[in-house]
Amino acid sequence: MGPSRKRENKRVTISEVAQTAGVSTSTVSNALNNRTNSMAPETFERILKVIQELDYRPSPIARSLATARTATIGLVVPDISNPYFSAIARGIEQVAYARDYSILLCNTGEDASRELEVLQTLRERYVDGVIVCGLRQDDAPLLQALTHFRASVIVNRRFVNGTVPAILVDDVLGGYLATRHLLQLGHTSIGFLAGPTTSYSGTKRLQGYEQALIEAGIERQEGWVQNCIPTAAGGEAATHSLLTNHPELTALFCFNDLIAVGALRACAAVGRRIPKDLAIVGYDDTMLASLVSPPLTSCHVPCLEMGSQAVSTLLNCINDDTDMCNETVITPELVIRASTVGIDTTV
Amino acid sequence: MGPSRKRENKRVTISEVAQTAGVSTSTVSNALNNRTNSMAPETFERILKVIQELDYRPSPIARSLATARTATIGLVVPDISNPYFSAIARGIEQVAYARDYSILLCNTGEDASRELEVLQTLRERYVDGVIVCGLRQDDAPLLQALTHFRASVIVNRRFVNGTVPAILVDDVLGGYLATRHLLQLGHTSIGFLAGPTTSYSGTKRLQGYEQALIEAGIERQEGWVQNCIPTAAGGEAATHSLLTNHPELTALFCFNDLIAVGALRACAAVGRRIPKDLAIVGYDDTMLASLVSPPLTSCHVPCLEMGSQAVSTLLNCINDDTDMCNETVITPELVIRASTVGIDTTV
DNA sequence: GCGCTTTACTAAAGCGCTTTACTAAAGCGC
DNA sequence: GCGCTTTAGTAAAGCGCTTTAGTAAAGCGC
Repeated sequence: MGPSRKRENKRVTISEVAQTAGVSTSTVSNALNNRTNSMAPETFERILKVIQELDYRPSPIARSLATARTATIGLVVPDISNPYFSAIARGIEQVAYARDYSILLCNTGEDASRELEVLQTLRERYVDGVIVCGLRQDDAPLLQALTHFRASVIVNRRFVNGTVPAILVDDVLGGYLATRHLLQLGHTSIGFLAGPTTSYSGTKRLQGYEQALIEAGIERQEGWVQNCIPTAAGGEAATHSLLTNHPELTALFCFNDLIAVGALRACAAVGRRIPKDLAIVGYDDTMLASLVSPPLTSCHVPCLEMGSQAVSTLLNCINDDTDMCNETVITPELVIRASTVGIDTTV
Repeated sequence: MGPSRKRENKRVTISEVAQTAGVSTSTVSNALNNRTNSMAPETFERILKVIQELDYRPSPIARSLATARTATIGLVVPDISNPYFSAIARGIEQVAYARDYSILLCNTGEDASRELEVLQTLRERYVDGVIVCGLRQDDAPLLQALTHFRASVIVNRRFVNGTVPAILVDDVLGGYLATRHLLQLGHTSIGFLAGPTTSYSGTKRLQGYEQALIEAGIERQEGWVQNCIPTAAGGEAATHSLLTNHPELTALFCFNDLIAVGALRACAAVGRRIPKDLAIVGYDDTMLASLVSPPLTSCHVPCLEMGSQAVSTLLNCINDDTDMCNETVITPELVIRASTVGIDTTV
């Protein structure tokens, strides 16, 4: 209340509670943890009352030291300011909070080596488990790093031997749906801005893209596929170079919405009309997709649900200690908007 | 390595290190914490070697229990999936990580009562400090809740008595700049979509808006200002109602970019051209502003820097224990884009 | 070579919980 | 009323660090 916040944070301890209630600390501990099976109801009540009166709050640190649990999970993302990951993070936070777990946020800044670094940090912090999204690092070191955790879940990637539970989007399907949509609209020359070379989902989407082309009997040109960094700026630059080298392209499938937005801007710069001169499909269907103009046709991925699912899976692993290395595969759905079927717009 | 992750997480402890190195645990502790002032260099070396050999990692939990420090800071945001907050979060994570602090993420979901709840949780978790952004709760309970922390920093709000260090944007100036820009373009009927009623920054921006109008000798109509929830959907709905009730408006200043994007959509729906029929100014200059079409004129707020600044201030408070309740005021800058001065676009 | 400080350590208490092993008293069948 | 189980507790040993108080030996001036 006063102007200076004093250092008088004398916390109430369990022994004070025990003393006031006239019992031993172990009894208080039992009451706290609802181990009331062999405890007189009146004792229980009395302890609760004392706890309330003294405003006692058990120290999670002391508890962690004794139990080797922290009720904390680590969340590793490449970039929390990317709408895709922040949406997932939100889903994760929601259910973690509801289940009394806190989340420790780590941003790798799209730097693969940082992934191992932050995992190391999380390990040292004794988190109960980790959820890692959008991994860029190679399989072997990652697997090695993940073995140090009681539990871990990966989002948007799958290890070859499947030892780590994963939440996956069926990206082959997503790539296929996007490409087929463009094919059905009559496009025969379709480019793919494939995102980071190290992205697992990128390679899967490429497979879907190829599959659709093959199915349509179209021979894919080598240069139609181009990697780029997954930002609007990256997409814009890549679009310029792709369209310059392959003027025959009439449609573009993009690794994510940010890249697609970059493509939109690139078209605006050179006066290409969307979708008449170039149809564009994004991926993830983030907030962005419906907000830009023209709105982007995009492959919808339920980020929030993926986040919740990841936490559920993780907590199951942590608590049941079952080694069920399951995989949850989420089916994406194409959301069709004006960037492929709209009235032509010059952006 | 094997297919099943066993429970053999026998951690190396400080006593094992001490024993192997032939010293006491206190000496190892001193070595660990670089208290080498009175320690033989060869002892130090020997301990380091043993640490390396045994791959010893001190337990932060045990350390926390002994020192009453957790090297963790709490971050409270209304909505991590809002680009504005995720950008701030990124700034925070960056410098916190660099200074060996971890961040505990809490999302309140724009729910004022959740703010107190999560602060309670963070308190129980003994974080060393908290950074709270975009608070909606009233002053009194917040101040009360914040006193429980060793240190705290608030972003985008200022308590009347200024007892808590704050990182602020000069929102009066921002509102003024935005409005003056519109006035200079010749607009005389300018609406303001003011965001949540409980937003501190909202009221400040309103002041700037009013100031600019007064300066221009324009009498502000009561109905020109309307509150709305700070999302695209909220902005869209509010724009419809505002324009219906006040068809005289030729320009709109929006509380944030999301609302502005909603306004853009509302205009598209009724065929209003931007900026000819309606000029629109956003706020925050998030990624969104430059990506939508037409690109939004917006008041630029350096989110990353705000985040870094918040952490720096917080860590200063934590470590120096100085009660310097300073305020960092950041000057926003108007970024002019096509939504106010562009070639007319029908979106 | 006697007191003094300095150097380089150690022993042990404590941080605030959980948990294991133990006990005293009550209940119960016969 | 004798053994047995059940009930309702307690005492104390950790968990893995930090830190305080203390000590033995070396260095030093004179």
